[in-house]
Order: sequence, then C-alpha cells, then structure tokens
Amino acid sequence: MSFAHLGLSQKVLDAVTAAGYSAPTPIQDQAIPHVLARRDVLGIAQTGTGKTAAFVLPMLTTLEQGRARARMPRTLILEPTRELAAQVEESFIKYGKNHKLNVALLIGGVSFGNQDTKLTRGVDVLIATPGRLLDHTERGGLLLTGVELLVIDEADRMLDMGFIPDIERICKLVPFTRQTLFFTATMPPEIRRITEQFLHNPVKVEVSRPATTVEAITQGLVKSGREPHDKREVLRRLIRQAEGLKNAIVFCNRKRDVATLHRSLLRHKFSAVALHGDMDQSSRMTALDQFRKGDVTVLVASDVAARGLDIPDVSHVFNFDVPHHPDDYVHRIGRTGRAGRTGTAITIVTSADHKAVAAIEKLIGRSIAWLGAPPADDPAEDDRPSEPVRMGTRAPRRGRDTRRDGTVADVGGRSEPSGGRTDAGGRAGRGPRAKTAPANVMPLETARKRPPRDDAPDDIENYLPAFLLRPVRVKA
DNA sequence: AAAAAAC
Repeated sequence: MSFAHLGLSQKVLDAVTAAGYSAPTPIQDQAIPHVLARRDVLGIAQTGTGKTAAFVLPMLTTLEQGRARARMPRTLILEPTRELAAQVEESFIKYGKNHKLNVALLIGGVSFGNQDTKLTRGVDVLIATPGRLLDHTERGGLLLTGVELLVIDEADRMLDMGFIPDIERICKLVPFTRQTLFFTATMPPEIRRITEQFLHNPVKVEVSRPATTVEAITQGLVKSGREPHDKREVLRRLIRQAEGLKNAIVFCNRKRDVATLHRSLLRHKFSAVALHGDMDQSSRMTALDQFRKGDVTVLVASDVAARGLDIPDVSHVFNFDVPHHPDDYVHRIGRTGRAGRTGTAITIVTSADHKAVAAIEKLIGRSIAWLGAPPADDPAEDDRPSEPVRMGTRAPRRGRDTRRDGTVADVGGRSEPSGGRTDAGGRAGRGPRAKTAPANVMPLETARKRPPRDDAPDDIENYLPAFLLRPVRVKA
C-alpha cells in the first residue's frame, strides 16, 4: 500500500515522501479519494489515526486549482483548541512545502493586526477556533461566502466545550454548496443531529480507535494521602523511579493546581513546563514546543492537553488527579503508547477518588492494577524547600493571585527559580501550627468549639478580634 | 466538578 494510488498530486506525494511517510493509515486510505471526489465525509476517528493528514493532503491537491481573493478564504478548518489549530497549521506547512498557498491561523490570545493583514492578502486555508473566527466576521474583516470546503474537526469535543451554537452559526455563514468534512471520535445524539443538518449525503469513514487502553499502555494506580503535598511527594518518587522514562505528561484537574505543581517540580529541580488555558498564548506555545523538542522532560497540564495533541513519543502519563469524567482518563492516557510505541500511565489515587476510579474501570471494561507505593528514594526527601527559604526584602503580597503558601496563582508557564519563594507544599495541610496570636485578638478555636481546619490560613485570618465576639443587641 | 474558547 502506498500513497500513490489515492489520487494525490505529485507535489503532495513529494512532500509526503520528504516527511518520511510511505504508507497511508486506514483513515487516510479510506477518506482521501472521497475528499478528492468532492464528497462530504463523516470521519469517525480519534487523533493518532492520521486524521489530520487525511484532510490536509487532499485539500492541498484540490487547492492547486484556483486562487484566493482578499478577505474570502477558500477553505476553513475549525478546531476546538488553539493548540490543535496550530498543529493543523504545522501540518499544512509540512505537506504544503511545494505549494505557494497562504495559510492563516485565527486563534484567540494573539493580536488581531497580523491576522487581519493576512486575511486582506487572501488566504487559501483558514484555520480557526470558533470564538476568534466569529469575532473577525463580526468586525467585517472576513467573508465566509467564498468557502469551498469546510472542515469541522474534533466535533464531539466542540460539543463538550459548548461550541455547537458557534459551529451552527458559522455553518450558516458558509455557502450551502460547500464540501464538508466532519470528524468526531464519538457519535452522541447531538452530534448525529448536526451531521444530519450540515452534511449532504456523506461518505461515512470509520476507523477503530488506536490501541489506547489495551496493550500499548501499561496502567497502574498508586495510593496517596489526600493532601497536595502528599501527592506531590508520591509524584516525585514516581517520576524518579519510573523505568525508561523519556518524558512525561502530568495531568491535574485544575489550572491553579497545574501552576502550583509546576512550581513545586521546578523547586525540586525537575525539568518541567506548564500548560493550561489561563496562560498567555506565547507561553502555551513555548511550553509545548520545549516539551515536543525534548528540551524539558515533564509537561504539567490541564485537560487542554488531554485530547488531540500530537506528541508522538511520550513515555509516561501521570494523573496527579483522577479525572472527574472517565472519558478524560481515556484521552489523557492516550497521550502515551502512540505510534506503535508502548507507554505507561499511572494514576495517583486518594481516599476521595475511589468512586471516580470505579467509573473509569467500568468505562474501560477492566480493572487497573494497584502498584505498591513507591519507596522514598532519598531519606531526606520531604516536601520542604530544597534550599533555605530566603524571604525577599518585601513580604510576599497576599493579593488576589497570591495564596497562603506564597505561591502565585499563575505564572504563565515561566520558569521561576527556586529562591525567594516559600514552598508550595512546605506548610500546606500539615495541621495546626503553633499559634502566636497578636495580643489584641482571641484565637478562633477558643471562640468556637471547632478544630482549626487543616488548610486554614496560618496568620491573622485564623483569629477573630475579640470585639466581634461581644454580644450585639439587634432591635426587632 | 473542571476545562476550553472572544475582546
């Protein structure tokens, strides 16, 4: 089997050969001839199946005829996240190296100016996330009336993210006569409805999911205490003791936990970057780039990285938190064990997570083995700072973005050196510490018969000024 | 229960 019989142009075939590919994947084999025949395609496939090239290659061939007009893109590709959009752009650059096509990326978080200049020059391929695309159309800088081919990628994820109304709006802005390529990993009823509405007599192309949860990935569960610092310690041991660890993605459920864990890992001298949706776009790009190139070993990420991201050679996935939705588990661990390689996925489980684990095991239809807790690899290992904490000349500001532990809620993925900050886990949840109440306030626990919360603030917030405890007369 | 995406 080769690419030669699919009907692709010589320019495209040359680029494919130059990229080192010789045989099409099943989805490429099945979809490309139909795309070239200008049929609508409903592709049921996940990332890792070669889905992107299945539309990029025939699009390049088709676009060799004709020219783009100002502000009227010839083709439009919709992606749910900025990273996926950028990934598709890279694919066009790679396979379009023998073409002179204008490709524009319309995503949020970057300036309008450059995007607008490109649109004015005329683009053959427009790759966009829905929000920024609609923004451009509303400003009048973009007309979708010339779109000959529309690609809706990762449709089920768009649904999860609430993008379907946007997608419906966009579909109404492009000509009825366009060709539509629609890709989804699953077919929930809402997606089925959309396909009936927007596809005309589509060819259905379905490929089995790549070996994700089965043979390619070794899965395991590891017990941990519930406190974040317990989990961080378990994670560090897992990373240090992992066999054949080349690089790893660590997933957290929340963005701020991504930021905290990232800083903690840096403090412990791990080579790590963070990726989540509250980081500015250039930091997101840099982080992903450094991880892809192998400049850093660990990517700490939210679920923005769980689906679709193509990083072919991730040896380990660690779930710092058990994902709330079992589907997310499958997507997360699917970042490893790709492209015929094997991978390891280890999930840190606390006593609060057993229901979520049961839901995951039910979904994947098998139980996941419990691995023994990793032994301490260094007796001195604990969650304290690896060097004495030097306080800066100014006390850390306790503003909106600064938490009790002195860490900042989001550093935009920049690597902060370890000095000068207090340890994120140094005190977190270690139980009550000796109180030194200011003379004029009464300890809260004296005032109320309630033990201090584990995670209660250490300082003034833990005390109630005495005057507040005096009885107050309220007139009825 | 959270994340993602527009200024």
